[in-house]
Amino acid sequence: MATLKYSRQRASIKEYLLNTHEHPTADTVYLHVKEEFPNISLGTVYRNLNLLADMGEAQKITTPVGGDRFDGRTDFHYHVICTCCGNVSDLELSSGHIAEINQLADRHFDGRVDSHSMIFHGLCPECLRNSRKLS
Amino acid sequence: MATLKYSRQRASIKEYLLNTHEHPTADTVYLHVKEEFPNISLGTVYRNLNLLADMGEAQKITTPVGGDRFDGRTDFHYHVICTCCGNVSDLELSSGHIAEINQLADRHFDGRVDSHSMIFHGLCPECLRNSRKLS
DNA sequence: GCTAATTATAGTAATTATTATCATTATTGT
DNA sequence: ACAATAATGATAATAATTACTATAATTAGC
Repeated sequence: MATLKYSRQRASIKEYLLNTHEHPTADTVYLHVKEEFPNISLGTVYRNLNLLADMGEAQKITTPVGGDRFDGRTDFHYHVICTCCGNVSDLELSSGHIAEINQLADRHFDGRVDSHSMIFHGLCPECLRNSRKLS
Repeated sequence: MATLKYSRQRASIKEYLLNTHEHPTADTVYLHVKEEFPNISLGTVYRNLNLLADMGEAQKITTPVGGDRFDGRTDFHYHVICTCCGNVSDLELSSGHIAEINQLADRHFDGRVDSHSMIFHGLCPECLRNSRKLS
């Protein structure tokens, strides 16, 4: 159930996300959408950003410092987080060897790449076993 | 200045980190070290975990859900986060092409790998320019 | 185009993770 | 042993996010 119902606030949030490359935090989105909807609440922004991410219409980027970032681009691409100012930038990268990945990334990026961290998402052995029992 | 001074609490925290593969949160470390030091405070655990990470004697792993995880292993390796239970596991991986990385990761992991996210760390173009001005 | 059903919102309170403060305690160089 | 200084424990404060709830907006059926 729980059929999705249109809301201007959500439309505005999505439009803002699609028209920026800033990888804004929820609070930044809030401040911008507030210009069109002065009474919008931060909770509404969070709810809709997470909703868009769950529907695959946005990406949520977990960062080591400050709040989570959101990205309207849904195609797979990498991000660079600045260890100096915390800004998140896009980085295009199609292939390469893991051992060379930092150098490779560095060559494809206007700034400087020192290191990277990669997290895989999936099921741990125990949950994989449990999921097999259920089906 | 600020010369580092030995503390039994920090030694115990480090020892615990080196002897587990659980990638514990600060709170989990706290609960374990509390058995040896019943009066230890959570702030002390956070302070020392961050100190160890800053000194390169531990790794801090930012996760999308729940608190940050800590790892006593300092050699470069990947992590898998379970989308089901949130557990963080080690994953060994030496090389491979980006496009094949999920399949490759899946073949090297007992559970199941569905996707991954990689974040590069470095300096954005503006901060890189600024750092050049300073030197 | 109304009306009823239901989802979304704004405003606020609550929660979670983490850091800051500070008086007291522990460590260390002399 | 003592003085200097770093670390601790306890607590308060902060930041990011989620939960709650009465009201408002949207939509499907008539």
